[in-house]
Order: sequence, then structure tokens, then C-alpha cells
Amino acid sequence: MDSMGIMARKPTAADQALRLDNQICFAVYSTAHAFNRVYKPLLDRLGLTYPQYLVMLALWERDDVAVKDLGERLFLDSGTLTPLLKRLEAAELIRRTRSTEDERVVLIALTPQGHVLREKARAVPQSILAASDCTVGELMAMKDEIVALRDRLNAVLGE
Amino acid sequence: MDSMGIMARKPTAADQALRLDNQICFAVYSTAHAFNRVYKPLLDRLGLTYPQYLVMLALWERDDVAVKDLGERLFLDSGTLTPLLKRLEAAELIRRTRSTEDERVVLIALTPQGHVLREKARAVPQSILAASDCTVGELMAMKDEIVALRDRLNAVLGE
DNA sequence: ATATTTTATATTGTGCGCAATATATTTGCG
DNA sequence: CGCAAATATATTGCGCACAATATAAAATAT
Repeated sequence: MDSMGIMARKPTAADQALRLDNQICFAVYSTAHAFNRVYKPLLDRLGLTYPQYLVMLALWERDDVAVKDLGERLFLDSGTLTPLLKRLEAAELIRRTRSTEDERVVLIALTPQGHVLREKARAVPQSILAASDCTVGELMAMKDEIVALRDRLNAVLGE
Repeated sequence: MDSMGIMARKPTAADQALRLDNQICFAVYSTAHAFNRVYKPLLDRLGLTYPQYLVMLALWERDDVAVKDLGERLFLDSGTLTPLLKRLEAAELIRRTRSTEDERVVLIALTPQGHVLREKARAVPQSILAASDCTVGELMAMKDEIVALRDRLNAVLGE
């Protein structure tokens, strides 16, 4: 074998598969970071990090929900959410209260400031759309493909 | 306004744009995490984290390169790479040496073990392909679309 | 040649993201 | 009922990611 890459060897399919540029995972990984960087200045104005923004998006659709519920919607666990939610509570955007029906559950509710922030967030998607330099239709088609891939990957994990 | 969501109001385009399920960024973000979780057991066997795997992929293609060069290929800065590379050095997969031509530059070279690890990594892409439950063609087409989006996002940042 | 600017890497601090573990509550089984 | 298993959240530790800053070397300007 030519594991040192010194001797000449015909590139195999396995070689091609290891090329960085052929990795869809790297495409996804690096695009996620690119999104993060584009969002940064927009979210700074809202006082949110990107994961915090996702939590707020989820809560603007439906709040008074358990941490577990949020975790399922965002694919995050309590190890990530608990400290993040504590920071949102410190920022007075949400309240965390133990459920009286089930003392294990912590319910997350928006504060008035949390609700109001939604208005300031309305301009964000438009800025992102402009930065992506795509039509809404193109982005939504791509989104559907990526989500389908994500769901297949998650299905494998569930086995 | 109905920022509290209490009064009835016709959903606007801005409302739709704020829905979590409509966010391509969330699709990308959650897919990146899904990939991470699928890779985890495969990379554990190699003793690598996912970002370390990406660095190794880059180095298997071309090593004896500056940290800067690696950073440009992976879209990462020295704040991320320096500690990561120190860990790969501690694992004896790479060597870090100051360039004699330009004392600012740290050159990254694979050790023999680093080269050898490539053979163990050959099985990884195949496992990922199986988990994605797609054809190579479908994945590559999707990859190209995502990369095009990433490059447009990065172009905006460069302005 | 010296001073200024630029470049390459390293360091520090904050916030994820997740595995592993801990704690408390609830559910279900006998 | 009493106890084991399951469930929900919290905690700890590690490794990114990145902004801000520091340091040192090289390039450039004057």
C-alpha cells in the first residue's frame, strides 16, 4: 500500500470519497457557520445569539411549553437548553416555572419583553434572504431537500 | 399591533418568514448536528472529533501547510485551529513546526501515524452514504447547491 | 535604515453541543 | 401499597467557534 502518498497509485473511489470538496457534511457544516456569521450582526441588535434566536422562534410560535418539547423541536437536549434558557431568563425574555401538575417539568413562557422582541425580529428573515441571493422558491426547495436528508440521518440514529 | 398574539390577526408574510420550519438556516443547522451525531461512533474508533476529522481530510490531501492555509480551506480561524492542532499533535497525528523562511508561520505536517490513519478512515464515507439513504449523485447535486449558497453568504461577508 | 503597517499565530473569555452523570418526580408492576 | 423503571431537568467536563486582544515577525513606506 501507499499510505504515505509517496509512491504513485491510481486514485480509488475511496480516495475520491475522502476528498474534502466531495463531503456533503462539510458543505453543510461550513454553510451553517456561514449562516451564523451573516446572522451575527443582525442578532446582535436583538441581544441574541443564533441558538437563542432559534429558541425564540420556537417560542413565538408556541410558548408555555416544557423544556423537553423545545428540545424535540430544536433537536437539542437539556445540557444545551438549560444554561441557554437561564440566560434568556436573565435577559428577562422568558420565565421558567415548575409545572404544578408534574413537578419534573419546567415550563417556558415568554415575558412581555419576549413577545415584543418578535416585532424587532421581523426584519431579520428579509436580510437573510437578501444575503443568500436566492429566490424564496429556490431556498424553500433546498430547505425541503436538506430537511429530508436530516430526517433520514436522524432515523438511522433512532434505530 | 398584536405582538402578544392574543387578538386575532391575519398572518403576514413576515409571520410566515419567522416560522421555524421555514428557516433554511435551521434546516442547515439541524442537519449539521445530525451529521455530527452519525459521525460520532465512526470517528470514535479513529480517536477523532468531527472537526479534527475535517482537518485530517484536508491534510491527507495536502500537508506541510501553514495554519492559515488550513483555516482558509476549512473556514476556521486560529482561535479554533490552534488548540485543535495542539490536540492532534498530542495524539501524535501531526507535527507543528515554525517555518524557517517565515518565523510567523507554523507548518502542519502529518506524522507516520497520521498518514496511516487515512487507511482506517477509508470506510467512513461509505457508512455515511448508507446512513444518508441517498445515491451519490443526489448527494453531490445537493452538495453543489449548498456550497453555492455558502459561497454567496460568504461573499456578502467579504463586502 | 527606521518607522509604520500588515500578516501569522496564540491567548482569553463567552456560549454552545453533547456525553455522562446526578437528582427528583412520576409511572407502572407485583 | 411498595418498589423498580421510566421520565424531566440539572450539572460537569470537554471540545469546538469566534470576537477581541496580544505578540512577534515580515513587508512597506518614507
